[in-house]
Amino acid sequence: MRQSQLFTKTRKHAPKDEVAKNAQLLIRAGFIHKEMAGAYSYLPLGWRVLKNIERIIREEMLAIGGQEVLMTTLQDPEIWKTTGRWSDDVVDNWFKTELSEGVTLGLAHSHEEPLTRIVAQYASSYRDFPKAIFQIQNKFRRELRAKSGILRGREFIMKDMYSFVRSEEELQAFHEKCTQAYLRIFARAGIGAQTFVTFASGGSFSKYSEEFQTLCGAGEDTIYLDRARKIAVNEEVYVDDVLQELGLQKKDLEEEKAIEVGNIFKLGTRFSEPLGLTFTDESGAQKPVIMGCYGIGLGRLMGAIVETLSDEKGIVWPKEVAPYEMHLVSIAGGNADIIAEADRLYDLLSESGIEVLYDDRDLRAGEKFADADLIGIPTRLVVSEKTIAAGGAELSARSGGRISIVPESELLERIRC
RNA sequence: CGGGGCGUGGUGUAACGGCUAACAUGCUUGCUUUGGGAGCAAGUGAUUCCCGGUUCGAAUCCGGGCGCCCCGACCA
Repeated sequence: MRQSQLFTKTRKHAPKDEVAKNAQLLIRAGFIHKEMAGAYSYLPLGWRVLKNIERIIREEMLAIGGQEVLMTTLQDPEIWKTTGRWSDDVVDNWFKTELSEGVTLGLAHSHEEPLTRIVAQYASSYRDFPKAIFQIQNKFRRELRAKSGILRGREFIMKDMYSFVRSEEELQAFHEKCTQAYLRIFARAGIGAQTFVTFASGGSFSKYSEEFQTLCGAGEDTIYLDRARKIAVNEEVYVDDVLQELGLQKKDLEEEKAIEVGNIFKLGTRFSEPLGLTFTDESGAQKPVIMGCYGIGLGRLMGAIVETLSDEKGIVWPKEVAPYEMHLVSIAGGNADIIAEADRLYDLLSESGIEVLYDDRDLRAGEKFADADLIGIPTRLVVSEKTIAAGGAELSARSGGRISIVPESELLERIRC
């Protein structure tokens, strides 16, 4: 992509209605646009990042046997009434809309009920389980207070997976499998080192839920982390008997702020029973299916990456989520030979299958470098009079470290390693 | 939903109740410059969030509304 053709531009000033670092940087760099409080549009660069995050999550969910679906955003009140969750007194953050006089529909905030009904149409034997089904879909939640940029919005894209199994042992086994998949997702998203499995309140479903918390001063949650064991407890369950049960000592725990980037709930038979999702076991007995659910907010994960990894100059994208693999920057000063050389390199890299953002704009070096730092593509390649004289192009990393002149003959090899 | 703060060109800011609403940035044009947001010049761009009130006169004061941010509560 030629940067001169990109319809977005960077800006020097962050809008004053944003305080959160993630929103300030993403808006300044042209990744997102705020429509209103808690609702952000994704612009070309931001949408590429989000799609990369989506790809990572999808790959890992498929790898543990997840089957992908896409359910509707409009939701039928009937099944929610069956489980007793339609009332605003039970779920108070639900956007609802009217179909016609007296007929109300829900806008998706979660999908346990509709998916349970779908599964019940197809599965009824012990041979049909276990199964795990997921989707990546827009959710709406009427947050009383949207905040922290894209970390807590009223409309957001979420991956929600639901597991359907026959026994507590199977539930536990799948739970563990998903935990490992989640840890791989966060590692690939570049925040593995600061993300920890955290025990939290299980709500009405079970004793604990499992959260994935990324250490970050901007986080909403307070957790108590045992670094050596790499597990933490959320402050909501930071009490003696929980610590004892988990084998944690208060003296080993550090208090930290963190962002909840993922969570896992054991649902038991809370939904399968009222909705009649049962299976016949080997002996012919009818049993309710045991469920679990597994969520990751894509936008929140993107925000957590920005919060965690950016520096004073701008965003620093990890390789797998970066909008482009490489930022090619020409410093030509109108010199046609340098422009031609940069154009040629752009074509060469593109033909080699490398995703390149090519800053072909006729601007001074300082401005181009400042923009490149702000946008945060991990690898930079500069072509200028100086680099041509030195026999190549200058390769550097956004995160710092060595800058070196690489001759064209070695370029593809160097980029790929 | 309780508390606090704030709404002024695209963006960031300024302006005692009183002159044509100022400055920076952006954008346009020209000259100059070309490895870290250069310089000069000329332009462009505002119903000062909305409605009402006070006043000879309102961006400014008052009332109401709407919006945005922060703290708290809430948060599958």
